[in-house]
Amino acid sequence: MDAAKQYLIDNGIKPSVQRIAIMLYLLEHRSHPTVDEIFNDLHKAIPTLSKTTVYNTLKVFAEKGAILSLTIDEKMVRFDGYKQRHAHFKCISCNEIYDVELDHDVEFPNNETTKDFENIETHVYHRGYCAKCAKKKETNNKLKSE
Amino acid sequence: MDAAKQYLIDNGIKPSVQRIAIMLYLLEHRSHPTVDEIFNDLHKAIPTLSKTTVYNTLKVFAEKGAILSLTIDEKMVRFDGYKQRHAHFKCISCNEIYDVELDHDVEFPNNETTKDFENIETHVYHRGYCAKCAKKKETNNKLKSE
DNA sequence: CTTTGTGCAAATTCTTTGCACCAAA
DNA sequence: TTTGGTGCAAAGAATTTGCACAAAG
Repeated sequence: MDAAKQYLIDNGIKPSVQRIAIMLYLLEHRSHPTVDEIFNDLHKAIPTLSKTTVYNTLKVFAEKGAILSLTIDEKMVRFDGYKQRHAHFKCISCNEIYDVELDHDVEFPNNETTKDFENIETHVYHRGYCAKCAKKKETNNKLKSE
Repeated sequence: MDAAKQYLIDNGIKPSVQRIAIMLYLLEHRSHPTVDEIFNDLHKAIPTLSKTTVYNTLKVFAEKGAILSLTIDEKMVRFDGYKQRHAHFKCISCNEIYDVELDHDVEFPNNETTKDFENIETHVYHRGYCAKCAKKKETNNKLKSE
């Protein structure tokens, strides 16, 4: 809790009960939660919490660079409090999102058209089938062909 | 037009007037158009075209691997008919999306957790300011500090 | 015929907005 | 007391769904 509060201050974000709770949630849940998931979970502990506040807060966090906002899912934005370099993998069957290694940074190209661009963030998204769903798919295919 | 038709056939997609038009549009417009942009433009030539068909069609194309569906924009999906390896850059000021070079493929990691994953597609998204907006920002900052 | 694609309208869902109230410095 | 955060309800916008009709083989 204090770690979350300090982290907010370090990132130039004024702490509040709601903000600390949301930041703590993100630090403790590496599941790339959606607004809805965060809201539903925290609503139990803080019944007065509103979804608007969750939206506002996550927007502030992302703008201040305290968290990452992921667009790997087509429907809804997901959030990641883990800032180390890594890529993301989304299973197109179960929709689970996994952190995966990213050996070295993907460099932003420097050429005639991009030389005056100011790159701020780079994301690497993989999509496919996770181990569980890949196996399930195999089994289904086998059954079908019999 | 025939190229688009053949391309659909090659990708296992039954051609129709609408599908050929949409595929041709994507092959000719490297602007990463949204459903709305595609619909609005094609609607002029094919007045009976419906937005639902555009949605259906793009979904089929992406599933068959004929096009890429991009989630670089938080609000709406964008589509790319250009299949060569490349990354994308989105200007967070003017929202323009640019193709940018990607020197070498980003390899999907092979480790204990991912070894049975089946990776299908990998996307690299950069976000920041394009040359035009970066310059505009500079100028604004200068004016402010005076 | 029978399967597959198209298109309209309605419904869904994620997100934003406007505004009033509350809390902290 | 003034600035900024919170929360409710309503609005907005992208996408999906249900269903009837049309087209193609």
